[in-house]
Amino acid sequence: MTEREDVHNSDVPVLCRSCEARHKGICGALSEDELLQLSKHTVKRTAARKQELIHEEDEVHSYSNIMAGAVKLTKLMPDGRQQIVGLQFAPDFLGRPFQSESNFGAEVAADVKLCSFPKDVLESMLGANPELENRLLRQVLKELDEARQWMLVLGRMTAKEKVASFLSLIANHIDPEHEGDSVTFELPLSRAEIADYLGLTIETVSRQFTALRKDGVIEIEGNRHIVVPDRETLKDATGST
Amino acid sequence: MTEREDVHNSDVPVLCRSCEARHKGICGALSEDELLQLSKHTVKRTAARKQELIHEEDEVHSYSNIMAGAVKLTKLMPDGRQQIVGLQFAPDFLGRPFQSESNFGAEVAADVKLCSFPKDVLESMLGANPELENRLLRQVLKELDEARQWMLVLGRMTAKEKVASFLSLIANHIDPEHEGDSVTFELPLSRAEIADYLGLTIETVSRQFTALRKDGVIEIEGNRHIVVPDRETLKDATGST
DNA sequence: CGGTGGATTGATACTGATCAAGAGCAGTGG
DNA sequence: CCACTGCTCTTGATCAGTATCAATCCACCG
Repeated sequence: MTEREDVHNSDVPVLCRSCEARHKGICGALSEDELLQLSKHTVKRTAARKQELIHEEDEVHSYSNIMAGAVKLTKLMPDGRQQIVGLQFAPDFLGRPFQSESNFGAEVAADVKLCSFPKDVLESMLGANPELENRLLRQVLKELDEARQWMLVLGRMTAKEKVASFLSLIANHIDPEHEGDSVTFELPLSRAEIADYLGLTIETVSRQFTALRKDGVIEIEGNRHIVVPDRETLKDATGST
Repeated sequence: MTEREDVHNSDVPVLCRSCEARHKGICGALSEDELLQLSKHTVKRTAARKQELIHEEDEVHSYSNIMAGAVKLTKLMPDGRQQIVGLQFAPDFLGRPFQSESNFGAEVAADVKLCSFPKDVLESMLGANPELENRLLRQVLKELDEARQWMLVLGRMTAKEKVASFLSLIANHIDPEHEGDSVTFELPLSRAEIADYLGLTIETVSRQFTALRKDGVIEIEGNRHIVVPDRETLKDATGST
């Protein structure tokens, strides 16, 4: 159940064969039989920017794998203040096991492809397949690490350091290798969303973008296109290690 | 492996019999055999306030169960800024599975009793006992929920709301039942630690304590002793739901 | 009795929020 | 084809909340 060769295996459901996330995501832990069983209840779908996937405090009856795109997890205060508490990309797992009511909302940030299936189907597999649970555990641990890193950002960094941290996060996500070189990317979030992620206002985010540009840390083309000539310089601007 | 009766069972290791955390913590998933095996490598110890349990970025070779007391998880910036990224109580599990180097430091906040065992012993049990992994997964999910809730506190709340949130957190921990009534407790953290938890300075924390006292939300006796006459009022002061 | 560590309180400074105006750009319809 | 509209982003001026700096208090201890 740990290693297998199924690249040419016709037992793999059609639905799954083209899935780039299959080996990296939690599905990598599933046997052909399990994949087949899961795929019977699976719906592939796309969702566009701004579409709400989960409403905070609503009951959720399905989980999803993110196959492409980006999803933001949000928390809302009664008076409208909002905080983004997580950003997920392919091949992340979306959902909160062992709890029907969601603690946060989920909204599409950059157009996504999702692979959704009912909660109970996955949960019964969870009991039967320890490796699946292991993969889930590892993903949740990763998210916990990220959340705690972000607590440092939110609690102790200046506005400029926060924005640099955000850019650094995206840069590392785009290209996890060679941390030193230059990178270019499209921001998956609007200024307003970045502000909600960093606990700032739109105006402050905008000002810090221009400040970083004037410092030569980044170049900005259009609104979303960012060039980081030297990632080491960017990292220095975060004030963190 | 899901239900068992071992209250009077003499096969339960002596070390574990007196442990109040045994059924609630991850050990609740272990059979007598496993408990025995684990207990052979286990060291019970106490540690006093301010003692460092894990140094950030150091290698860790053991896990612990917290049997009593409180532990704070901290992150440090190169220039000395600090953020507390988690607070753990009995019967929490302390440690980061599947990773030898710690992402954060751990320091005793209120004198603790710990039950420590080598990483590899637990990890081999993890592979063999799915229920153990399940318990761990649930604990990590709980911590992730808490971390995200705290991201909202850090990112979007005012100083007064932050302090009220902290007091609310402690109050709920002391007495998870009847959320409406009054509670009295000793703070497990100093003002400086509370400041590090809330992303504030000592002075601001102190001012907000007096502000909440003047508002009649809390009463303060000595430095650490807090009385909350009405938890609903305190909750209102957090600005959150 | 002086010393030490933690907490409070006050005066002032500064970072980021708020309020306000305008620029850039895409889409729409006359 | 171009004015109009709506949206996002930027920039400027001012305000407010929290940090910083400094003094004092308090409890405890040697």
